[in-house]
Order: sequence, then structure tokens, then C-alpha cells
Amino acid sequence: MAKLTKRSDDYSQWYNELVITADLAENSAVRGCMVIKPYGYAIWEKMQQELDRMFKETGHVNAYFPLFIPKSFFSKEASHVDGFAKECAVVTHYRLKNDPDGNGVIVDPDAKLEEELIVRPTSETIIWSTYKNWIQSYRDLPIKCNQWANVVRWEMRTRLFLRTTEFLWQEGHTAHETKQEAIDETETMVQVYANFAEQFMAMPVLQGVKTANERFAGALETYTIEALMQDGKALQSGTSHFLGQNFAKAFDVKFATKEGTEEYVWASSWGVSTRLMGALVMAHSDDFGLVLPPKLAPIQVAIVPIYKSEEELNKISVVVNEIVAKLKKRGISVKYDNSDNRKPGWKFAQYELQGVPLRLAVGPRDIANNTVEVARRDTLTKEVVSIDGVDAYVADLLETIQENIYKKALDFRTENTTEVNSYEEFKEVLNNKGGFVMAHWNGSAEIEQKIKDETKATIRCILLNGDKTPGKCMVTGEPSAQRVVFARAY
RNA sequence: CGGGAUGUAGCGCAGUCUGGUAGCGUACUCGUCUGGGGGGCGAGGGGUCGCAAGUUCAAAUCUUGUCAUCCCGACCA
Repeated sequence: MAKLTKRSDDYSQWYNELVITADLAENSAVRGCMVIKPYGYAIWEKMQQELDRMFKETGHVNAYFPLFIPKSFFSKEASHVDGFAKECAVVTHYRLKNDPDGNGVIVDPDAKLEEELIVRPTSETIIWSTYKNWIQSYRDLPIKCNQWANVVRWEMRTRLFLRTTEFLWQEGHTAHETKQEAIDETETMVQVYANFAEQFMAMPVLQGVKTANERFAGALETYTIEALMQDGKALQSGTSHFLGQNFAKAFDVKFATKEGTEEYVWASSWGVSTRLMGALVMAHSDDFGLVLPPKLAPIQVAIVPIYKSEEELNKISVVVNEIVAKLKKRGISVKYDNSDNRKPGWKFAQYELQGVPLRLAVGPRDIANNTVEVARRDTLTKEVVSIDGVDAYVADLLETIQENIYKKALDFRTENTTEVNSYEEFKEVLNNKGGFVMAHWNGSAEIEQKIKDETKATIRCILLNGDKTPGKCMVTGEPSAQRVVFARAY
């Protein structure tokens, strides 16, 4: 297998090669759609597992809504249509037939649907048309549903995990009695995402709200978590939307209050997608391959035996099997790779490429000395330690690695966050350094657009708990309430 | 949808200009020596050259058409 392109040579090629060679995903026969391979899917499953647990802890339940949405539902919320209309796949027919000219099958023109169906790009409309039937009184509220699903957005250009035509995600949709309750829910969920990103992905994120330009189609407020990739570009990694009463009004969802009056329901929606896989890859990995945080690694420890003869392997296996049993007892996922069709050197390189946090090697020398060689993926360092107590050692080390890669990412972000006070300085930092640029802005959509047109940088968010010192807009000199976060983004 | 490029073995590519036996690397199969960082040697299997028409004694190579993919731009989680 050839060496990866270096990040410094071509970051985007490095990413593409890494996703494929680490066996996470590949392009499929369908344009813009990917095949998530077992190793990549195993990481996604671990993400799902943790997120699902966090959703349930915060009072949510899972449900499932249809893939298809009647076209008429879509037109009910005006800004929502505007946002998604350009990227919707549409089902127009329900039957094929044999081509009378003998060229395989064709769409049967007699099987045209009376009402065309949209393949969901997101499910607000189908869900709110359903919630209408579920909600009569305040006693029916709140409703806090999540669904794990696939969605389709017909993108022009796609990249594995970062932007694909079909992708997997979860979408939470909640209905509340009061405005404040819906806002609280929106904020709770962006906090859940931030906790997940930091504690499990070891990826520091900024929390903030989007400007009107960047807001979700149909939302009154969009909260976001923004992560910084190693090439200095930002990646929106999760969003949580306060939808106000927009969808309740569009679908006529009202409830009877305690006082006997009738009110529209307040709503939120929130989601993260397989894009998180892209974030995970770009946050930690290096020129040797993937670096996975132990908490999300499908294999936390790989053990490679080094032997000449079969009897030597048997001796090693006895010792290794004990180690495996002890590690499993601690809940550590371990793979003893005693396959004989690859050489140790090949296995070392392979586990490195796939980001396995720890690799143990056991050979005749170790058997003689009662030792094992422990290699860390994050630092690429090796140590020889005693087999006695190796399980405790490994358990500690996995925690250390989790912390270390988080710290490394956090240091990187700190180094690549720059305050600027003039538009000149702003452009200079963007072009020469990248990263998050903290600058004052007058709050107008026009200036935001002008900056985007001139520099390709967008406002990633307005920090929830950032520095609130006022200043002057870097472009117009007008008053600004606080600095906002700019960056070039994926 | 605009600009650029590419379709030849599972993968990566050469061969195309100048038409004449289908090639290389890697992967795969068998044997053997090996094994503490992507092994060595020997033997072997695998391709209607994207598809369709045309020119020619002869087309991967020339002509026309067509399909697909990738990269760069506008859209986006």
C-alpha cells in the first residue's frame, strides 16, 4: 500500500485517501452516494450508541417517520421550501415496465403519481403534520421524539462523509407549551452535542448562534457547534433550531391551555449526521493515518504476535489469551490478530492507518522476559512493560490518550484563534494563517455578505458565552456589541 | 449548469502522437525461505481496452457520436 499524501502537500487529497485506505467508506455506483464500510460503520455505531444514550437521558424517545413526503406538505412553510427546494429528489412514478423496444426496463408512463413525493431532506413537515393529530391539550405536551434515519439532499459536489447526496443522521423534533421551554430544549441539545463532541470525539467545539443568513430554513434561531479542522477551516458539526411557532402555524397545530384558550405549539429540531465522521478524521489524524479517540475506536487494542514456528505462536497465544481475557473484563475492546497471512510489519502499519489507539506486540523475547511492547497511536511512542498488571496499565493509557488528543486539538484551536481589529488584518490572517478569526461586525446581513464575497469567510457563530466587550465593526466602523467568529468553512 | 481532465486486469498506471502478438506495478494463487515496522526468490491465473457506429487487410491507437467518473467554480449539514 502506498504512503498517504502528506497533509502539508494536499490536505484535501490526504483526507480522501485516508477515508478510503483506512477502510471507512468508498464511493458507490450511485453518484454522490457512499458505501460506509464495516470499519467506518462501527465508528458510526459507537457514536450513535452514545448519542442515543444522551438523548434518552434528556427525556427523548425514538420513533420513525416516512422517507417520502407529499409535495404539498413542503409548500406550507415558505422559508423552509426556499431553503430546500433546490436539492430535493422527487418521486414521480411508481412502476417500471419492459421496454417495448427491448432495451431493458423503462418508467411506465401510465404509473404517474397523482401527488409527487419528495424524498425527505429533513422531516419537519411530515412530523408536524403528524403532531397535529397527537396534540390537543397541554396534557399532550411536551413531545420529544428523535429519529435515526437517512435523508437525501441533491448536492452538486460531494465528498465522503462531509457532504454526500444521501447521508445518515438523527433528527430530534420537539413540541412544547411555551416559548421558553422550546428555547430551553434547543439550548439543552446544543449542549448535548458539545458534550458529545468534547467527551467522546475529543474534539473541542465552539457553541453559538447563527446569523440570519446562516440560519436553518424555517427557524427563528439556529444554535451550532463549530469545530476547527487541521487545515484551519471550520466545520459545522451539529445544529439545534428554535422553530418558534412556524411549523405549528403551517400545520395548524394548536393546543388547549389550562386556562381553556387555544395556542400554537412551540417547536425545536436538532441533528447531527455522518458528517461527524469527517470531523473525527480531520480533527486528530496525521500523515500516518487515522487517530481515533479510544472512546469511539471499534478496536481499542490490537495485539500482534511475533513468531517463527507454530509452537512459538502457541506459546505466545497462551500468554496473549490471558491478556485478552483481562482486558475484556475491563470492557476494553481488543483484537488478537494471529492471522498468518500478514507479516507483523504489515499489521503494525495497518493498525496505525486505521487509528487503533494501542498496539501490543508479543514475541519470544517478551515471553522470556514476561513483558509486552505497548505502542501508542497518538504519540507513536513505544514502551516495554511487564505483563503483570498490563490490563490496568492499558486501561489508564487509554484514558490518557483520550485526554491527550483532546488537549492537542484544543491547543491547536487556541493557537489558531485570532482577534483582529481591522479588515486588512482580517484578510491577512485568513490568507496566511486561517482558523477562527474573532472580529467586530455591525450586525447587518449586507456586510456579512460583502465579507463572504470578498474573502470566502463566513460568520460561523456568535458565541453564547464569549467576550461581550463592545467595539467597532471592522468594515464600517459602526458599533458592534461583541466579536463574532469568522472562518472559511467546509 | 460553466471550465479542465480521465475511462486499458480487483486497485494504480503505461501503451494512443507514428494503426500490426495486451504490458508494468500492486493485489491474488501455489511452492519455498522468512517473521521485533508495509518481506525475498521461483512459478501461475486474470482484461469483449467505457459503450456504439465508421475508416482500414488490420483499431486500445484514427473519425463521429454517446455514457460515466474525477477535479475547479456557483449551492449546502
